[in-house]
Amino acid sequence: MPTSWSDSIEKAPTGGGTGATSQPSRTSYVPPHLRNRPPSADGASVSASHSGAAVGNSHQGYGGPAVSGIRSVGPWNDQSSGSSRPGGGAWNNRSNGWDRGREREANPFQHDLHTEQDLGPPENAGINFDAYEDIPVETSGRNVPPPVDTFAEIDLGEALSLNIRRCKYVKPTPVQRYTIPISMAGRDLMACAQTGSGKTAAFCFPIISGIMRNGHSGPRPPRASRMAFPLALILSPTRELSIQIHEEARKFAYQTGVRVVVAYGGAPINLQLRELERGVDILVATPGRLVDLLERARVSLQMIRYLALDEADRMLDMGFEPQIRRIVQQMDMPPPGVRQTMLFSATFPKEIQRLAADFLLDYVFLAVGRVGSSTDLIVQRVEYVHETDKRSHLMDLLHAQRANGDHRKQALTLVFVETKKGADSLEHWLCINGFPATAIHGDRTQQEREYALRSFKTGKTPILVATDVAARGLDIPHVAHVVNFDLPNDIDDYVHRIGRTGRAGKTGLATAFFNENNSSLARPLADLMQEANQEVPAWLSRFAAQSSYGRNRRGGGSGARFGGRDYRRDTSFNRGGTDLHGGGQINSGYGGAYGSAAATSAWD
DNA sequence: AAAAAAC
Repeated sequence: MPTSWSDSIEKAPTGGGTGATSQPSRTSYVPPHLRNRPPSADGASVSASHSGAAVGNSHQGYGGPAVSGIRSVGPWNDQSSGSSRPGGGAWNNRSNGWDRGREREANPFQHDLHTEQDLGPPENAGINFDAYEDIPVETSGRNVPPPVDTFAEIDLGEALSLNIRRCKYVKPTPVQRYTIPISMAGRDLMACAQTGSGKTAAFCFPIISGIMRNGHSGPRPPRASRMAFPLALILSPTRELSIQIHEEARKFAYQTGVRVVVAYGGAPINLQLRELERGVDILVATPGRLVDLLERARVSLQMIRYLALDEADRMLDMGFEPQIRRIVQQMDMPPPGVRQTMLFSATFPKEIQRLAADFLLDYVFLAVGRVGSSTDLIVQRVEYVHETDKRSHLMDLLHAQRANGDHRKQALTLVFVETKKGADSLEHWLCINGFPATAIHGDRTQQEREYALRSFKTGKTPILVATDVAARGLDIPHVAHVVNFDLPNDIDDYVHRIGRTGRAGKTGLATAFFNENNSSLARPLADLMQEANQEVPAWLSRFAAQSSYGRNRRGGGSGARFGGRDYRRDTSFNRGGTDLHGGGQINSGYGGAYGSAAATSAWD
């Protein structure tokens, strides 16, 4: 049955749609909540939703567009036009009505089927849920909505639910179990969860569902201008990550009438402008290009009801923070409380949490243990390698790997280096030594970057040399081996890098080349490995002891836990006096595999 | 000190 999705997907639109009389062509932008109604019902729908959709909404005195329901659970059961079926009768007519854009909507699932064939049976598409069973989870904040155990418990809407099935998501991951109800309740959220844990879906489902339900609850944007008015904004720190989020979101939004557009630098802006002109509900973007679009007055943020920052700790670090503040606080975006804001990252230093609190109102803090570490899905090795021996040592690893692999094919190997120059020269050296390698870094053209990633994913060049541009968030299936040719200076970056393997419950190998240049990393690395039940070489422990000035020791031992800690719970950071965490609850099956400094780097 | 992000 998996193989038949593409068929069923292609046939689905016409499935029940006898009355799918095509709308007059060249209509202007149609808001999502009007797209899926049968033509006859349009009038009623319009008046229904403009009457406030009976959502006990307070307009909160905000001068911009009236936004209803954001802080309320109300609308879910309040569809005036729908039947009272608990499963969300209001959506039953979805496939009948507005079809103009949908006819052209490329099937986003098609692409996957092709690439999966290249890589063998899609047996891996399923997530190994056993690996998720005992993941510890902690929430804090006022009045935290309880988690769900199944997708069916939440009325996401038929079209979205169908897409979830097409994605073969049978059961929500921990981050999804908690995030979806929190987000559907309209609450702001700060979440610590590793990529690969189903984060993207966790914030996309509520956004898509919410847009389908409420559409524009405010006044329609001025039609004459060529300005786009997205309802949701998803920001990420690299272009490739934005591309990936866009691809994923498109699958979830397929045939929901919700339009997802991506904008990032290094690519022709005209194509992106054209896409924006065709209408945008969810805009996925990198900060630089978004600022450009805002300055050109081609995008307005005044209709934004959902804001999501992926890799939020990176987005708020020194390099990015001013740009993010500008976008979120100094343009026309509605303030916290009017928009809903969700921040995600695998690591959340306290300092970053304090910055991030400016963007949030009465938020829920969520920490999900790292998938994989408890089940040793990633085997971590550290080898002492002098700077001058690194290349030949890498070659030995690659040779051994090829000898052990199936059909003498090279397993996908991701090699991280420190500098862009280093990436270029290592790529070249590998190639002239008979290893099919490519490289990705910020000095390459966007075309080269995307080509390299694609060539790696498909196995055409099974070795990818990368800078930290590829360290975060990228979901590359089948990466068997991550080599830290040059170790990073920050243990968080190490955590992000090795997270490119061992994904979705599969096993992976991470090898690091360590020498004197990395002595500052010795202590946190040794701690991390120990807490992940990895074998720590004696020489590394000695390095750790020598270089331990207590400086890299984070969390002071007990406070760190598995996925971060709400800084509001720490009195030294909560001088303000307001009780931000009154109803805080610990909800944890904490098993002990996640000790203090582990990944924690950051949460204090 | 390097990397990323607009033209």
